[in-house]
Amino acid sequence: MDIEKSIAALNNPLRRRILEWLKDRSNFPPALPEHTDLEGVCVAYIQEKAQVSQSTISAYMSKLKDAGFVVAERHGQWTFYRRDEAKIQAFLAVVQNELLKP
Amino acid sequence: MDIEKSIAALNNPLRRRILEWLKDRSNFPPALPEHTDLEGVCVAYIQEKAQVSQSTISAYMSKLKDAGFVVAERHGQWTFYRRDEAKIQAFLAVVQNELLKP
DNA sequence: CCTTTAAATCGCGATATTTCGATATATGGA
DNA sequence: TCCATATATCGAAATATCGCGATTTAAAGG
Repeated sequence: MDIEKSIAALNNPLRRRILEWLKDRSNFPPALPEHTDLEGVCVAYIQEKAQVSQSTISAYMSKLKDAGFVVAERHGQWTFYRRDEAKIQAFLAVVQNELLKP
Repeated sequence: MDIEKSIAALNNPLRRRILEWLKDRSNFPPALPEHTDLEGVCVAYIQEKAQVSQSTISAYMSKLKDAGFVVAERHGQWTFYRRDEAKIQAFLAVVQNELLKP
């Protein structure tokens, strides 16, 4: 849990919105038939929704992954990203502990 | 509550540590006799502990203030900074709400 | 193989942040 | 009024981040 990386990853409105979108698969187009069993959302879908370049989305997802907020899983040509709820909670716990008195 | 400013303010280890230090007045030298009734810590004390230049500390405290995490109160030549616990809690609530599923 | 598609990486200019020293402002006291 | 002290603001150099297009890598299919 690198709090430095985590806060840096959150220090961007679009990255935070992506994390919110990933709460619910239905924020994205339905999965392809061959992917319906997989968790997570492929990069192309996230890009379409985020309306930024492919390289930007890739870098964003990479940053969210390095921060521990999402998990990447490759299946063939596709990379599926999904939230890591445990890590997100762990991060919040640390921040709370650091910020709140005492 | 500008979450953008708040996260940016936290995106710096020293600023976060200053927030922690301010949890407890005893992290700093005792107040001058004429200030014992005042809450908060003057900039010079924070600077001494943080070991950065006076201009850096001033800018840091300003950023923490703009983020709403601290309150500044001027008394004569001195500015006393103290945590704004309510604002800090409000920020945490917003972040939790944004990050946590659902 | 060759092509197509998905995603990651590279290189870059633009912009923002960091941190400083120097300077300005405000206050209190001799 | 003049000087010392406390803090804020300015200007600049170093570094980091942003977001793009171009290129590379990886996999699938013909």
